[in-house]
Amino acid sequence: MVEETPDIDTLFKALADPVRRNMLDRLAERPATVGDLAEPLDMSFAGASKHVAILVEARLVEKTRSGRHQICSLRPQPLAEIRSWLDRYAVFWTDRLDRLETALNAAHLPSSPKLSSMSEKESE
Amino acid sequence: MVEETPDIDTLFKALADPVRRNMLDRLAERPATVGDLAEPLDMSFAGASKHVAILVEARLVEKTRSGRHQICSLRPQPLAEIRSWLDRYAVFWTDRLDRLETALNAAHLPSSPKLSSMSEKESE
DNA sequence: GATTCATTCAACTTTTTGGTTGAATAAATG
DNA sequence: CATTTATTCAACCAAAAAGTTGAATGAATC
Repeated sequence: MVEETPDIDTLFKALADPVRRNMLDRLAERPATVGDLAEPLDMSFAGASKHVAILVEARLVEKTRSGRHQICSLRPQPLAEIRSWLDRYAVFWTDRLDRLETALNAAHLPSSPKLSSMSEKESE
Repeated sequence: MVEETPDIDTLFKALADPVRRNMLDRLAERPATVGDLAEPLDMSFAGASKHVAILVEARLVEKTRSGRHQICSLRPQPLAEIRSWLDRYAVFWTDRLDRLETALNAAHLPSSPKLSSMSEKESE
C-alpha cells in the first residue's frame, strides 16, 4: 500500500523497545557478546537472546561466531534508512518551524536569538 | 532504566505500524479529518480512530475541532526528536561508512564530512 | 428539539510481544 | 570423550496491541 523500504516496519518495531535500544547504545560503544548484552539486564539469558535475535532480524546487529561466543556488532546502515524515511518529512517540518520562528520574532523578540535548530517545544 | 527523552518509546511504538505511517504520509501532504484518514483503510472507523489517538498520544498529530469534524495535522517536532536520537549514532556510522567508502573506491572519493558531535552517551 | 453526521467510548476477541523454564546444540577444555 | 561455557530452541504464559461491534456524545441541520 504505502511504498517504502520493505522492512522499515521490522526496523521500527525493533527500535520500539527500551531494552533493545539500550543494547544498541552499548553496541555503539563497542562490540559485545550476547552474554555481555544480557548481563546487566533484569531478565533471563534466553530472554535477552531473543531481543538480540530481533535486532539481527532488523539488520541492526550482526552476529559473528568467535569460538563459543557470538560477537554482536552494530550495523549502522538501517539507521540511515530510518534517517532517510524521516527526511521525507523534512521539507514539511522545516517549513513549519520557519513559520513558527517568524511568528515568535514578530511577536515578542526585540533582538532575536535564532532558533533554527529544532530542539525546543512547539507552542501548544 | 535507560534515560532518554521520556517518551521516545511511545514515539517509536507509534511509528512501528504501517497504518499509522500511512496516515502520517498523508498528513504530510495536507491536514485531514479522522474520516478522511479512515476512508481508504480496510478497517472499521473506530479502529482507524484508535490509530489516530495513538499518533496524538505520541504528539505526532494534533487534532482540532472544526464544527463536527476533527481536523488532524502533523506535528513535526517529535520527528526531530527521533532524528536527534539517531544522531547519537552518527559518528559511529559515518565512521563505518567512511571506511566502507574508502575500501570501495580507493581511487577517487569526495571529501566526506566528518561529524564531530560526540555528545550524549548514556551511562550504562 | 429530533435527526443526521463525525467521532469516540466501552466491552469484548484475537493476535502479537515479552517474558519464563528446561532441554538441546556447539565449541573449548580437562 | 565427558564437562563446562555460551547460546539457542521449544513450549508455554501473561500482558499489550489491534481489531471488532454497538451504544454514546457533540455539533450542525431540519
